[in-house]
Amino acid sequence: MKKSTTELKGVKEIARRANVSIATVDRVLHNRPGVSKQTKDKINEIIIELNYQPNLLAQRLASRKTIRLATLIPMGSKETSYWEAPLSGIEQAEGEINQLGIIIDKYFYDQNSSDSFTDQTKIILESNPDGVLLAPSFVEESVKFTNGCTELGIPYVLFNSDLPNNDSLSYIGPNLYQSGYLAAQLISYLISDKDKVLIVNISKEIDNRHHLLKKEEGTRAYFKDHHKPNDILKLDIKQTDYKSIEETLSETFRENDNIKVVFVTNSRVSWVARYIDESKKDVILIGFDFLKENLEYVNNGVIDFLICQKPKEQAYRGVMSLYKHLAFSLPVEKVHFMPIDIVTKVNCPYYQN
Amino acid sequence: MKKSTTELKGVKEIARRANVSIATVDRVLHNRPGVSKQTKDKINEIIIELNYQPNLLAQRLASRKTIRLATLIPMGSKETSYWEAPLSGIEQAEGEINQLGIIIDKYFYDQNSSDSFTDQTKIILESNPDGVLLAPSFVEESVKFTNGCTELGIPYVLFNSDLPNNDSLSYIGPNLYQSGYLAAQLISYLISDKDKVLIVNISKEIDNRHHLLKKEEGTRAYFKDHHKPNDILKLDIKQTDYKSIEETLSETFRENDNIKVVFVTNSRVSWVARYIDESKKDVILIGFDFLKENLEYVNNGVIDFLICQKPKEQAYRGVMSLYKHLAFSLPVEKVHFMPIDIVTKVNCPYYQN
DNA sequence: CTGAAAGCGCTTACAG
DNA sequence: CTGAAAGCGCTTACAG
Repeated sequence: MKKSTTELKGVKEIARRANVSIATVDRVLHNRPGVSKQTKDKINEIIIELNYQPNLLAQRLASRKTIRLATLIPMGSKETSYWEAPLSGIEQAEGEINQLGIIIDKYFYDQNSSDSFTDQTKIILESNPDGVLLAPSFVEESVKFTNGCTELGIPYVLFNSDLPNNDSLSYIGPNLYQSGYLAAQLISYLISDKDKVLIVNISKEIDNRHHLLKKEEGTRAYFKDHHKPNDILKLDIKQTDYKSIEETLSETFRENDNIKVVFVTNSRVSWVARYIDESKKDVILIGFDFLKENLEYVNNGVIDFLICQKPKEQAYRGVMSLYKHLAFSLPVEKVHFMPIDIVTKVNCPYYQN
Repeated sequence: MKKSTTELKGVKEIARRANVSIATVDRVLHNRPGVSKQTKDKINEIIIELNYQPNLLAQRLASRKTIRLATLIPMGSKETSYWEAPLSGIEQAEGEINQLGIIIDKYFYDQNSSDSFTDQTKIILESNPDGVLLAPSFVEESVKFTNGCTELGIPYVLFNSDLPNNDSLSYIGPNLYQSGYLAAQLISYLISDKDKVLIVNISKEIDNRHHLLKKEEGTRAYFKDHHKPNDILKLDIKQTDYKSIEETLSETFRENDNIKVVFVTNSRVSWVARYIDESKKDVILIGFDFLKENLEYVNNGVIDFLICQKPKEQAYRGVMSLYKHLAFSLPVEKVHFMPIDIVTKVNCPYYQN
């Protein structure tokens, strides 16, 4: 079969069939005003008939737009090296997409200062980025920020911890409740009915704590669901220097016997480990996060289990989903719970953070 | 400071500075012949000075080339639904990159027929794709195939199981030895010294078995490393119908008492579960893979632990690393071991395959 | 409401 | 050995 005209592709072919210019096709394609209903309908018909799919490469190239993303995470601190991992995840994603017209501006806040957080959010909103990746810490301030994003029509992705009823493009991170539940399951394998469990929440900022409480909730739920009779004690430590931690723990151990398991609800477990190591207590210790300081204690057997959730990958995925959304309008899953990994002395060398 | 000429970008700016045409710049950029040493040197100097980074979007668009990938995995079978997951991973990747000039041709082989495997590999080599994703089953035939790829200069990625000394672009999948080791650790929590452990390898094709043997090795290593005195029995089942499996197991249980743990080294664990369920044996059962048929037995408590390694994600990552390598010359990690996930009745609802 | 033309930053024949 | 020109499939002023 002979073709009367050489076959054109894309907008040109649509234009030819509709007897209009490609500019008009472009207008219809992007729902821009200034096209009569009649031609619009005709063009739309052809678009459907041809099952037209735009060439994203050409689209990005011609539009001359670079996509600007902003990321906001805690800055590294002497208290924990945790945030190095997400940062390296962001940088990895950056390396993969910076040749594709994506720019990433990285902002950092002090986890102990809600003011520093608010300051950064203001700077970000003023810079009007195309998308935001946020590791929220201060609930109220974070909500204010994400509301600001929504008003400006800036899509944002949350990772590491979630925020109450928000309209984020996606949440990527642990199911906090579930990780507490899992910790409880581990614990239940290892204790008998009369042993006591001590839950330790360590955090200076009250606001960081809803995070920790979710885990605690999960833990308690497991014991309840499985009718475990064990006593569950709980400690809220707001002074995060070692001295305070030591004192609080000493007191607790003095006043309670039969504490068989200590479950620290965040990555600060290494400080409790130090106490347990120095005081030579015989307890099972469970905590969170694959940090250098924690791994030492895993290796010498003071920490028995570390619950981890690939912080680097979380951030990497966060950037990539913004990229996919903004550059290609690809659908993004609303929630991506990271797997809950259990690291022990045995599988520790093989864990990839 | 005033610029005498308006600032140009990319090849144009290089051409201007070198006083040549952009065609010549292009030749140097791609190391094509037909440029005098002198101009070549000058241009290279400028490239370095400008730290020129090509616009990948424009590159792909102008080259008019589509990248063709071929994937080769087992076809779905009535024996196991396992391979649906990798396929859906491939399809997900396809959805994300098919607008970017990537085409994926999917090939399938019958896991019980090395001939079907060889046939498909021939077809693939003849089609001369730009990259190959392979889930190898038959070692010898697979090696022949990957050698063919290497000869033709086709990069290939292996996933699900590795091949001995190969030059693949990347391997993505479990550390088989390590997952056997982990299973042993689980087991050791749950048994006492006099209990026996039964390892069951189920596979029709001998060649599939090096896969299973690696896991067995890991398991034995753990018991050795930790000086466990337990008896470890082993069963190689080559007839994969239920009748044969039932008979073999019955016999083994008749001849041995104190079998406390049964460890099935692949996803066929549901058949053993059926036997254990029907015969009402009181043993701990451990196996592999998040399959519908296995999950039933996890939920009714017959299977205690399932070791999983995200088969969908493996395949997705495999395609994406080929894409990144071919489209953007991005570096690809030579080995990506998937995390070894432990699924129990408790965390099962939260596991994402 | 519509179209002609230039341009995004490259690659690819083709001509000399 | 080198360059002028067309083109990849879009978007974007600008003119009418």
